[in-house]
Amino acid sequence: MPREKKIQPQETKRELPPEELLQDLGDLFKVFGDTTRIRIMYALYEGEMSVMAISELLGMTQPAISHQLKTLKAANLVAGRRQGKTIFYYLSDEHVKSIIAAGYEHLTEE
Amino acid sequence: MPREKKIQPQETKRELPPEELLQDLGDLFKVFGDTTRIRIMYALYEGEMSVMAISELLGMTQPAISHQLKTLKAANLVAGRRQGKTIFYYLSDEHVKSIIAAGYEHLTEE
DNA sequence: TGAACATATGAATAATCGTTCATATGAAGA
DNA sequence: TCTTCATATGAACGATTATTCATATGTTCA
Repeated sequence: MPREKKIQPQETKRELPPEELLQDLGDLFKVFGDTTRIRIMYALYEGEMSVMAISELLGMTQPAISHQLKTLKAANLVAGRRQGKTIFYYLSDEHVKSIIAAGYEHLTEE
Repeated sequence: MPREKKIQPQETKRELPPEELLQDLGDLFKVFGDTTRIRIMYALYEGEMSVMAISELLGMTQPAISHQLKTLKAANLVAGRRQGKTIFYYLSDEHVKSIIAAGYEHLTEE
């Protein structure tokens, strides 16, 4: 009589979330995985700023900032408001802060 | 009498966090910015697993998983426990779940 | 309408990164 | 100690990405 393989805890059947969610999560965190974009988000922590103001604060060229703002906007992390010739960007919701806070806690609490 | 430039809200002096923190945050989120690593972390949600078990669950080669586990371990997100010939990996703390949860909320709540 | 200004876009380049294949390490059992 | 098995490591390749430079878009004001 053939013996059943011993059942180990790690052999429990596992299911992963749907591929689309995994992809979306990866794409979202990829946006946070760049120092320039993190700097931009921190710059907007206390309120809106123009593209020029951001690029001066970060010491980077204006096109570099515009490219990154586009990425941040595509991820719904920032939004822009036009006033005359200039566009003021701001954090589009509180999720930015809570995601960064969650990461910060991992770095400090250990 | 020269007129002061109108003070706009965006002209407030801003300070960014120290460069090292920004770099550490970026590096941490970069680890989350890959579907394979997110899959691995989800696989370990319910408990430890061997490298082989993970690679079979994800349908990927063993070296691919080992490389990613190394990255996850370097970020203190997973840890390994040796038992005989096999090594069981597990989430090293609850931060993994809270970071992913924060990202998940951004994706769903809007 | 035309000049001036703020921002956006596109192409190109350099650097980073994930996977694969081949192989090395290290533990267990005969 | 030799073989086997699980995992780790290293080099190489392909793909993705951040920045730069040049230029386009679009708004304001004369």
